[in-house]
Amino acid sequence: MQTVSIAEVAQRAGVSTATVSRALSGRGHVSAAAKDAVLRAAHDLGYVVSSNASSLASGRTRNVGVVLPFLDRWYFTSVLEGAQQALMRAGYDVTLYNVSGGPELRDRVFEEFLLRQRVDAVIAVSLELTPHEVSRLLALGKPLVGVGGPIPDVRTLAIDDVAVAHLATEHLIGLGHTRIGHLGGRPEFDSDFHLPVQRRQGYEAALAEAGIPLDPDLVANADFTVQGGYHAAKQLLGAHPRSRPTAIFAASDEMGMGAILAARDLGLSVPHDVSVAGIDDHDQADFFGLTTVAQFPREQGARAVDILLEQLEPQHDHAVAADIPLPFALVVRSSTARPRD
Amino acid sequence: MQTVSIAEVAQRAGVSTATVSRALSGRGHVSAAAKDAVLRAAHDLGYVVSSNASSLASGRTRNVGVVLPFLDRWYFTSVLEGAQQALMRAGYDVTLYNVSGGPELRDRVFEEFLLRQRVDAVIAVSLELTPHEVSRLLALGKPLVGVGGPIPDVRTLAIDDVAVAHLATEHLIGLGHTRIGHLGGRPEFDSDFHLPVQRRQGYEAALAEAGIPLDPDLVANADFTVQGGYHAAKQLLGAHPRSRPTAIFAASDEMGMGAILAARDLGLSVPHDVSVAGIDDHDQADFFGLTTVAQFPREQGARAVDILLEQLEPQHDHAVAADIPLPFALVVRSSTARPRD
DNA sequence: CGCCGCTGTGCAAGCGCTTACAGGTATACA
DNA sequence: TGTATACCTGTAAGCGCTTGCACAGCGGCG
Repeated sequence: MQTVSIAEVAQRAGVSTATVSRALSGRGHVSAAAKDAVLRAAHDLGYVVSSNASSLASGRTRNVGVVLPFLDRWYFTSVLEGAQQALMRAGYDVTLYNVSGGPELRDRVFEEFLLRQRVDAVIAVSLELTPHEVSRLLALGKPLVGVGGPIPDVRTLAIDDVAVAHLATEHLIGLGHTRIGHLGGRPEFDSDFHLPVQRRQGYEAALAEAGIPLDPDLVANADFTVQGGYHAAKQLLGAHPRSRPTAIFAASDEMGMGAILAARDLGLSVPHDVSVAGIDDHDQADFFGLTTVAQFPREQGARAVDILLEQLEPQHDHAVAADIPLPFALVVRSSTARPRD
Repeated sequence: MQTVSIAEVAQRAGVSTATVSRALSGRGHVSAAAKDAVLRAAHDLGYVVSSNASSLASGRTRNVGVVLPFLDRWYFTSVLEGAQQALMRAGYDVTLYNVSGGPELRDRVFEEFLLRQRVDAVIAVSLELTPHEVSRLLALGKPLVGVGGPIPDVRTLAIDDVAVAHLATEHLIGLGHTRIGHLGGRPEFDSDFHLPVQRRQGYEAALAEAGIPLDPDLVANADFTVQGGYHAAKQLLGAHPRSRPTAIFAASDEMGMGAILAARDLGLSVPHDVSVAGIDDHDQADFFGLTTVAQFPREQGARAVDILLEQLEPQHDHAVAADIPLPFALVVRSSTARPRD
């Protein structure tokens, strides 16, 4: 495809390249007639602006970088998908920086790739960044928003993990459970270390409010995977029926599914012998009948994009109320019920 | 970050911008002394080349587009991850085009985004492309490689699905099974319609070779998900013990997992009452003890990159033997055993 | 009626790099 | 010693766009 340049469009439309540029980008004044002619000429010739030339001249790339720690976890890909679609709608490309390839690749992302002036903005998903990395990003002088984990000095979108955990635990308490186990995240495991702690805080707070004493034996930590949840849940559920939890609140749906599988393998019935609740509303939660507190990662990605676009395109009328907390919602399915009395 | 230009580096190193460019890019001759000076100056100033200016001047973007149909399926994200890491190592960015956002977004990908001259090459993962889309891609005049599904007129990397299915089925036959069910893909469901058909062909061929007559009642189709596999497997396993399959070959691990769960829910023991084998070696296959034929999507992604780089950087010594078939391997776990006699 | 402000347009100067070309110096070889 | 053959370097012409500036035309307003 021999590329069509703006000059050819200009010639065909009988105007200057400046007018073509203005007509196509929508900035500056162009008469309706000229605009029509330009649009027609561009369409006829199959003209598509060269993003490099445009970026070089304008300083805008119409591209945003998304940095994430994993590509094989539901939450991350969901955020990515939400962000990607929103960006695409706005005419932006997304460049993916997956940081799971080991430390030397991670360094290159921050020291080299992000600095090539290829992006207008950066979305960082659930990354625990070093101060140096944060300073690198801020030094870019580009809009930056975090999703799913607090980044110091950076505007971040995250659900209220304490409240979410509180809600899930409260649901179990409301059903009449008093021996409620918790499958938490191992702090050292996840890339965002606040999340496991906060979810545990919500759990503990709900118990405290209900006057239920905290029993450390009912808490086990895992790595947020089905497998990890399975093994940890077996520990909890293997105890003597008298001390065994009648309900388990898992800090993620994947661990909740693990708990359901563990209960089955032990011959325990869910929810009659043990109720299970999770957090996320994972794709497969419905299949497992897992009661959960839904968060909406696709929407979180889209929201992050709104915030960025607001900064990148001020005229754009984004009705982004800055500080509306992110939504979450209890979704009750068949994995929770009153305890057997 | 007020951006450092090549001129500043040139000045600090006491050479011309041309020499800086040559020293940094490695094309053309530069004395060791000059190169050192340039490298030091660039490092001191924190200089990173502006990819836009570089691309505009050279026509090379150091960026490749990856187009995929889903972001929430293990196979796709694995290919993506493999490709991304390989590209990054070679200094390339990856721009993500996820085509799941509906037809109008899909059109824009092919009519607009990919034409902006932002990519040097395109990797298309398991996409069934319309002839028009293919022609659009070819018209780019850029290297193009497909992964995971045959694209007419395009070099494609895909395992031999017939052979893979044959191998899995043969394994079950070898254990002594004769009533072997198949969980196939619904042709209209998956984006690449050859795959379900080919896997079924491999299954049928293996049966035929063993002299086992094909029983249409032992075949059910689903959508490649755990859930779909679960429901389809229940149909197969709900039959009278005399006619029920003693083994199930699922065309994907996710459906295989569904089959295992279905068996359990029916009170059937895996592998004693029913063996299950899948294809993929999904992350969770090990947890489920699922016997499977592994394919290696990360490696497939990396291989696709090798092929592209070979074309983009001819001097690069890629030892890519063009037509080595993609590897696959039987991984036997605890979900398969001899049938109960 | 004169002035102002707004719209619409073109000119041309870059944006920050790469690279053809030309020239200059060293080495090899006759 | 002369000449061919490297190697090294700088000059400068773009790459294809955007946008500040200048200017022309036009209606509104005091």
